[in-house]
Amino acid sequence: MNLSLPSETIFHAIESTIKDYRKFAQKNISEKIKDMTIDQGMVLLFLNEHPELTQKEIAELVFKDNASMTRMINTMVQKKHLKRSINSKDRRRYIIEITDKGKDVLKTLPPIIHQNRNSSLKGITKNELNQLEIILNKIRTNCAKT
Amino acid sequence: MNLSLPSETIFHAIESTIKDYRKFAQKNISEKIKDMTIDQGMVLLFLNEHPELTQKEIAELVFKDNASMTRMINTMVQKKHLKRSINSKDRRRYIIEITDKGKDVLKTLPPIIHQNRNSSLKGITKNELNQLEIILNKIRTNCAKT
DNA sequence: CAAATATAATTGATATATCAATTATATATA
DNA sequence: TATATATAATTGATATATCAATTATATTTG
Repeated sequence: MNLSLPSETIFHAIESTIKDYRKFAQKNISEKIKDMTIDQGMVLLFLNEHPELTQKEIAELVFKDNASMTRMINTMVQKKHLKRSINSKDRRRYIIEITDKGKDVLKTLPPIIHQNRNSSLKGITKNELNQLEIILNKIRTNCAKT
Repeated sequence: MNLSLPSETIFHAIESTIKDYRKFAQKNISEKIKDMTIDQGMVLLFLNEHPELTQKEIAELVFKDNASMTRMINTMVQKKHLKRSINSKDRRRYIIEITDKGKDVLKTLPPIIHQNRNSSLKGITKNELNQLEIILNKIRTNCAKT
């Protein structure tokens, strides 16, 4: 069996890329906002655009499971970025609101993220990005098949 | 600030792809080999080709830190896939050997991994893969710049 | 409508990851 | 050569993730 080493595969390149981007982005966030992780920032961005999202839905968007999301939101409530209240329409869910402190973060965060995205994609054409997305989608589709 | 949601970005697509691949690969491994994670499997593959690797070097190859690698190798030693012994050439390092039980795994594992890679890359041309790698490298380079 | 099934969130147990400090050894340099 | 610096690995404290079981509520269906 002549198998290339994991480090020589495209999967290694993919994983390495996202980890490098996360490190880069986290560093730039931490310089400006204390005690704020990328994942927490993403939760704020999602809730800001879609306040009706359930914890389960947010979890999926940021690649966590339900249990992790419960705990993540607990800490964000403790840190006073979010407020949880009962949803009388469906008492299994919560209404999750962004507090004033959370809104302050939402003033500072977007320009940093914008900058992170721009500088990490510098020199890459629109066409290349399209290509990249198409190929990644093929891989995802293949992995979804049994 | 008009920022697209994280889920609409290429970074989301990249992260989603590698997570889907990992899930897919882990599932196929677990069906054939009990109690074996992808990461442990990769450590075996690397050590098999490069027995002289230090824990630190292996850590980097599988995207962990030193502390995690220490603990990971501890469990692999406990499970009798690896054997650690003193390296008299440099007493800070260890010599890490693959046991017979580890070698058994190395008979079963490669065809599974080969199959995982093949099926997840089905329908993707050599040229597309090259493109993919080039673009990912551009992103990595950008993230490495301050 | 009652029972069965599904869904959202939580919890506890466990595993894994991360950070800073520490230990042991090796290498560089004054 | 003695001291400073660098490196490999470990440890303890803490944070985060994952799995299975549980709780509470909604929805479906016989």
